[in-house]
Amino acid sequence: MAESRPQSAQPGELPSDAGVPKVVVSRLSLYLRELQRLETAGQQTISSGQLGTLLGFSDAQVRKDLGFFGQFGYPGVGYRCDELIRAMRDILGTNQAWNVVMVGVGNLGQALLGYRGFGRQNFTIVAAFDADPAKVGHVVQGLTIQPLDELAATVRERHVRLGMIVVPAARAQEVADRLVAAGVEGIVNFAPVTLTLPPHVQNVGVDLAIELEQLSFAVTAKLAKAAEFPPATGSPGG
Amino acid sequence: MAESRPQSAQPGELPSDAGVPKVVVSRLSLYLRELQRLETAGQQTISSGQLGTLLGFSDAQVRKDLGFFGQFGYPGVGYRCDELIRAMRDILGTNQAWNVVMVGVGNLGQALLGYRGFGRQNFTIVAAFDADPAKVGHVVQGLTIQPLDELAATVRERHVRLGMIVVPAARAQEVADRLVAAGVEGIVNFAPVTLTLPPHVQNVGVDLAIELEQLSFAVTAKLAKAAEFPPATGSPGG
DNA sequence: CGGTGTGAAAGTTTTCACAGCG
DNA sequence: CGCTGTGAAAACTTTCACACCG
Repeated sequence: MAESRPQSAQPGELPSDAGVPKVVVSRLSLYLRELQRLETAGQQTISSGQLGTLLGFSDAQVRKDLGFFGQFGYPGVGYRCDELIRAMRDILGTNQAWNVVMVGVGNLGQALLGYRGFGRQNFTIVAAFDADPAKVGHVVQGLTIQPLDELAATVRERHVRLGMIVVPAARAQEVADRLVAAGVEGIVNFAPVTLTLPPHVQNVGVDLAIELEQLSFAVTAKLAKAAEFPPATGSPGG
Repeated sequence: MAESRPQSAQPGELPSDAGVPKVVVSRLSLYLRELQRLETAGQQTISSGQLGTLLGFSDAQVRKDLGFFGQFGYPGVGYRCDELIRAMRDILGTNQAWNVVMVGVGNLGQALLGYRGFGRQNFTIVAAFDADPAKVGHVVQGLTIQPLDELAATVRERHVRLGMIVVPAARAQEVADRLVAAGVEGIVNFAPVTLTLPPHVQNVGVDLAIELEQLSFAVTAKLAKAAEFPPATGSPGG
């Protein structure tokens, strides 16, 4: 074991988890994803500058972000990929296993049940529910679809802490209410509505149409800008 | 027609599209989504305070965000839903139709092909591609899966400006390169990797595992915070 | 009144720049 | 050297507060 390990970074004694900006946490996930790729590719260490370049951030930003959680680097060397991955997973919580329930087993729900990427980060979908009696009892990706009545019991018995909502917009809020009542602590919502939740329940929304909308804005804005500052016609001088 | 329409907000003469913060644009999409829901529910006007409350923002923030693009409100009244929807769609670019291509027709790709939410915002997936010869020629959601060789020609012929990458991580960069070469201006990437793209191509990444990771952090941090400031034991005094 | 639009203040995040370390 | 960790400065975003409008 690395006895000269820099200080901190053990779970449970991270410096004040309080008040870390959300945007920092979202970059942390990107750092982790990249680090895992690099480690698989056999890279042992990486500097803040290299990591930043790969993701489009500055070296200072990478260091500041990590600085919220402790000291992980070796001056003159950089960060050891394996150590940093472990530390980041401790911070993000993915060194422990998370059981997840899914509500809504339509097209998208079925696709998500088959997605292998969740497991790699220690998330397991342990049960799937649907309000449609015609779907209940069918087996999808190894899970038997259950009726919503069984939600609370399953959440309790399987120690489920997170839920995914994959139902139509009109049903999303009532499903969210049931997940909250069942004791879930966080929700990923794929329905295109804003949920009203008690403050102790975390939530992340994923709206696929909005992602495209953001792109259409960016593409349009780019064009508008280009028209505003037209590039010189003809070949640029040496 | 509303002849007393406040100024501005006509497409093509929006005040300096330059330098609108990304976070503002992402809230714009949320405003629009909520406005469309309200209009469907029959609501004619809404104030910045009401809209903000529904989404968890302050009234001032709503007004400042809109202020980047023009003046849309009526003092003492608020905003007219229909007008504001039209203005926001002009800004975001979704009053015009967008043709989109999808590359990668696995579980997730097929689910996305069937997703009705895109159409509602004026996005149409006009073609789907897959590298697997066994899939080429099959019809999914009314589209015949094409080989990647045909990508460039289809993009040109169908005036496609946006692409969706729904292939495994290992293939994402090469697919991105082909989309760029074909002339696409923006990419939504569902593969869990950061793409390297020329600066004139916009891109948005959607990583489903990362969304869960953000939740697991939030849930864990909440707990850590609660331990740091334990709530008083026993019943709170009247 | 009730509500917008907007400067100015407060707060937050990013970048700079450099001491210190192996 | 090369690179981290971190205060201090700069840039940016949010909130405040109020003139003005119908």
